[in-house]
Amino acid sequence: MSEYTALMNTAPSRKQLTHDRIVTTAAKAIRRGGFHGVGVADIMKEAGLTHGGFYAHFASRNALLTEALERAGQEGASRVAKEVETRRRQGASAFRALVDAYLSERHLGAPERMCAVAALASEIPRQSPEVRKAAAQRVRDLIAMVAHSLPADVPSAPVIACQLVGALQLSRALGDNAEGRALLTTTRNALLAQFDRPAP
Amino acid sequence: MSEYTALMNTAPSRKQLTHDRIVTTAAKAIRRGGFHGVGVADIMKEAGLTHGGFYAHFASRNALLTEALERAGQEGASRVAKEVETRRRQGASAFRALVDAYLSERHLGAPERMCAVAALASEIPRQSPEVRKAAAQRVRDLIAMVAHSLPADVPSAPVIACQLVGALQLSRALGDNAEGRALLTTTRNALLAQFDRPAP
DNA sequence: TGTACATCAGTGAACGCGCGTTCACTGATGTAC
DNA sequence: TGTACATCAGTGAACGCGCGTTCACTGATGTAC
Repeated sequence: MSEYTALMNTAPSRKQLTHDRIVTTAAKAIRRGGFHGVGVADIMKEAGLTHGGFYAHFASRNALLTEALERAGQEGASRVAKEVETRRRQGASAFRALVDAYLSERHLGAPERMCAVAALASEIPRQSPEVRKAAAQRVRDLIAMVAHSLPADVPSAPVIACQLVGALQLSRALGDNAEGRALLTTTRNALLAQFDRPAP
Repeated sequence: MSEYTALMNTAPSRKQLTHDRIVTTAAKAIRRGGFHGVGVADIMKEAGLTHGGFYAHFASRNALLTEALERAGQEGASRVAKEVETRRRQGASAFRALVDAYLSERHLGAPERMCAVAALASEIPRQSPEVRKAAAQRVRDLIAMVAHSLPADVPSAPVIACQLVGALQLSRALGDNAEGRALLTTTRNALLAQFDRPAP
């Protein structure tokens, strides 16, 4: 690290980079396997390390889960935002872009890259207070994102947020098959038919 | 057991009664603690037994989870149906009765007595094929129950079912506190304002 | 510039504990005669 | 009706394994002089 970057605090240390890599790995893993599907040794191995070094980075497994959930929330939100942006550039309304991006078949089959709330919702009440606090913030962020896309004459953002999360979860519960995809499509079309207004 | 009841097959054996008690206990436990929150020894103890006898009743822990989910689904559904019935007798429309019963504060804080789908949704994709199969059936049953309560001019039952499940999950994710209850109330009122029609 | 020392990130063996599963045994209930 | 035996539900100790956590150590990087 050069003297300049050290002074300016711009270059993360080797340890910070490793820490970051562990968190990123865990952020994917919790969305794929749930909070219980994430083991310390697994995560370290997947991050290219041995499990012994874990406690130089985190006070406990729970501390990792908390950081991982925060990261998963940010990462999922920015991924959805990116897909919304693509659809907006193709001329979709803000609302249609959001609904199409969130309730896409891609989202259905790739929980580890998408919305953390949808991937973990029913496990949240059983987590530690720290994790629950981070989760509550992700829920607020999700509602805020929905609010940002709503036309004026559409019901409140919380209602649509519940609709989006519920549709994804029930579809996934049915499975990544014809039946699950049908539910996803049905709910997406119903939402758009009800609330999407052509731009004036 | 008398010869008569034995022939008529009306009285369950002592073993069947015990089996039933274990399943009932587990059906509550999975909704309270999730699939991972349920241990063989815990369940047996809660059912008043020792863990050694477990494998005389079930081939594996997974077999118990499957039976428990089926039971939890039936039990939750009948509990909701009962609360719907109470509200109907007080003059509520079928739709209002369903929404009020499902999105009640009581339901928010008592997952172990209520809808299994809402309590477990995001864990379902990570379970064994047998459990997932049982879960898919519970989702279909939930949608059917909603369909049964819908007035003619309301959007499709799957959409409302997603809404109900999503609202409960996000509320629980926020916590059994003012914020969670506020989300529950908001979504309940929005649904009723949009879709409840006074009886003709 | 080179040498000696200190710091630090990561390694890998070991620990303790919980949990799913097995099994020999017990005490109660049912059956044959 | 009573006795001997068989069946069966449930007991409790033991097992093997995985997982979170600890710790003494190593090899690389940085620092003092």
